[in-house]
Amino acid sequence: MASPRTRRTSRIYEVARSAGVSIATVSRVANATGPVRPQTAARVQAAMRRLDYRPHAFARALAAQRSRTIGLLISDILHPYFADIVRGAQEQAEVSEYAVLLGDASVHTRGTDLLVQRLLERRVDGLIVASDRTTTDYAMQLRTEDVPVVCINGSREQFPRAVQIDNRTGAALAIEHLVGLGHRRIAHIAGPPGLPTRDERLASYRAALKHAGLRYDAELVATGDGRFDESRTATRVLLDLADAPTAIFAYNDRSAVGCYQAIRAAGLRVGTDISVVGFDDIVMAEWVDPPLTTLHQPRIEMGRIAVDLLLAVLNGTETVDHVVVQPHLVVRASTGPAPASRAC
Amino acid sequence: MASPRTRRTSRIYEVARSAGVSIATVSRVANATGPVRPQTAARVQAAMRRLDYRPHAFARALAAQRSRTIGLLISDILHPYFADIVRGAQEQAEVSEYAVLLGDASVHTRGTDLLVQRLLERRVDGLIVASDRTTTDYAMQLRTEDVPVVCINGSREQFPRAVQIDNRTGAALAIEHLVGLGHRRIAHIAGPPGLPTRDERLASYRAALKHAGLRYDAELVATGDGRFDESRTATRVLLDLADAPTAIFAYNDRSAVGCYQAIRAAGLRVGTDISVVGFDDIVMAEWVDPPLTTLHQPRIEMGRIAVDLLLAVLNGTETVDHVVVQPHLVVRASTGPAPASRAC
DNA sequence: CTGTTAGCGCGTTCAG
DNA sequence: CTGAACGCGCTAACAG
Repeated sequence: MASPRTRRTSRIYEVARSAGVSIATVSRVANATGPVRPQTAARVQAAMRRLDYRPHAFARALAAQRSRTIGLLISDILHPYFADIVRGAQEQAEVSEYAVLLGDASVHTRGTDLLVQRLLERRVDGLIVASDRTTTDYAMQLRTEDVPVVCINGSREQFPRAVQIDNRTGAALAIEHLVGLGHRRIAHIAGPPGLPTRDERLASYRAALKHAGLRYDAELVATGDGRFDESRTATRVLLDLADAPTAIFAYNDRSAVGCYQAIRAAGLRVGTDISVVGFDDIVMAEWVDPPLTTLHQPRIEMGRIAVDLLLAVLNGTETVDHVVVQPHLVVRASTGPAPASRAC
Repeated sequence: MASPRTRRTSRIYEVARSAGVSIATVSRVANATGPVRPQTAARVQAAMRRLDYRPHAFARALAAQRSRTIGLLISDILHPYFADIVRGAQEQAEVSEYAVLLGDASVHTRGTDLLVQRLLERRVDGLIVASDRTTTDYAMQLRTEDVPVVCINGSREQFPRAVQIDNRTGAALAIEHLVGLGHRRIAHIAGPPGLPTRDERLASYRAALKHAGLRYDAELVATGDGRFDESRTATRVLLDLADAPTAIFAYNDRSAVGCYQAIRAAGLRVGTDISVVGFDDIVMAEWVDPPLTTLHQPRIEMGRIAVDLLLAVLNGTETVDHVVVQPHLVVRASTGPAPASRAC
């Protein structure tokens, strides 16, 4: 059935024959393992070049018991948040000549276990879990496997090795910024329940309020789903409050933009009547109207760090298991001075 | 050096032993190849389940001489255009239990040849080339390899197997739309030289003008680079023309947004003073201000089709080698009636 | 420093 | 219908 294409690439023993050495020697120069006399090495390298030799990754993996491949679990490549992480991971993996195998939860509708299976079948040497949704599911399943795992923005109880954004600092920066603009009634659109990140950002919001000397008001917290629609609905509720907020700190950029819609629908102007701060700084933040003030999360960098951590484990040179990355505030036009208190 | 993690997954001969059969039989039921007595098959399957057996993809690939992996060359995962293609390809590959190995040209700064090497080392069974930039480079190199290739929006002279958007129809829809709104001076921001897509869209623009009974004016064509900056500069030139255009048909959405900036800088309003039509319909189109009228390109679908084509080749069931996909016009707020001719 | 050899885990003839 | 045996291409001892 399958067309047995004629193999054009040369194999190790052809190189060996051509260079007049044994395959072991070829292997040694190809992998820089073991001692080889310079002259011999030169002959071998010439032969490799001449025959356009490319070691067969699978055969190599089979013999060496490691694939030089890492699996990267994300929930949606279409979301720029994850695309950035993928980019960073690939860049760093490339440096060490590792390949990255993507596992996109949105593709595998049959469940996350299937997804992980696929990756493990492919014998990935390690795994990076950057999924926001189903972290818990993965954790349960991966605990029984023997692959090292690094998670990005997950909870450390589930995966000891992690790279995380400092949500506490992020929230503090947002609240300080708003308070500095004179805002006192600052609401929070929380993320979808069940996500570690939601809990952290909510808690950090409360802590930052307290630090700023503001009272926490449960009424000012509404729950969205980290996307547009629910966030819009949640915002509407906030706007209908007797003592409505003058500013909103949103779980992420998407929910922030959801706020925009509700604010407009209420006949108010974003950045003037109501200030909005997002979290993540995805590209959209720059293009929406008005451009969104938000906390920049260095996702590409985080992807790179995750790979570094993982490779360190694989190489037995692990020194740290946990890196916290700092966000910084990008001020755009969605925040402005608090309006003189509106009559209610 | 490398920590020799203890392997927990069971192997084929363990399953065989557990089921009281030979590994050949296990292989036969695992791959549904060759005849096996139902009872025996049942015993084997039970054993596979019991031992949580997952065939080793590499060993399998080595023995079977095919990896059940396809390579996907893109130029930038951060660009939503490519992210969509990746999504579509992964979805369709998943159906046939193929894995997709991503090759991102933006990651491999050391040149596209290195990129292709990586994929070929991994012994991909076939390749999909969706890169806009370096398609030609790839073509040169891949011609010498024995891997079947399907390209997305490349030129058919380079790769006989292809899935392509119908640029001709796209341009026609755009021009008809603008003409219907009363526009007569319609400019074109062309893509970066050297890309097949640029040439096609430019030619299609001319053809559509002709069809609409409008004269082609070389002055109305400016070249951008498919991104913001150059497009902005190019637009400025158009606006400075004695007989400036009232509408612009841009190479893609990014250059369309570049137009926005130049138009604003000139004190004009997009959609009122000057209409703009893009191409692609990436997410940004929906969020910019004003929302962009553009030609929707079903990229996810195109990714799927490319995989279909490729798998057909691999299975020896190829029936067509070339699929043309239709774009459709999404009218938003960046286009409007032509203004009464401005005094110059 | 170099060659020989034994697997890595599985697909696939070929006998039975 | 089933099993024994070989080989896919390479790495890693172990001898020399």
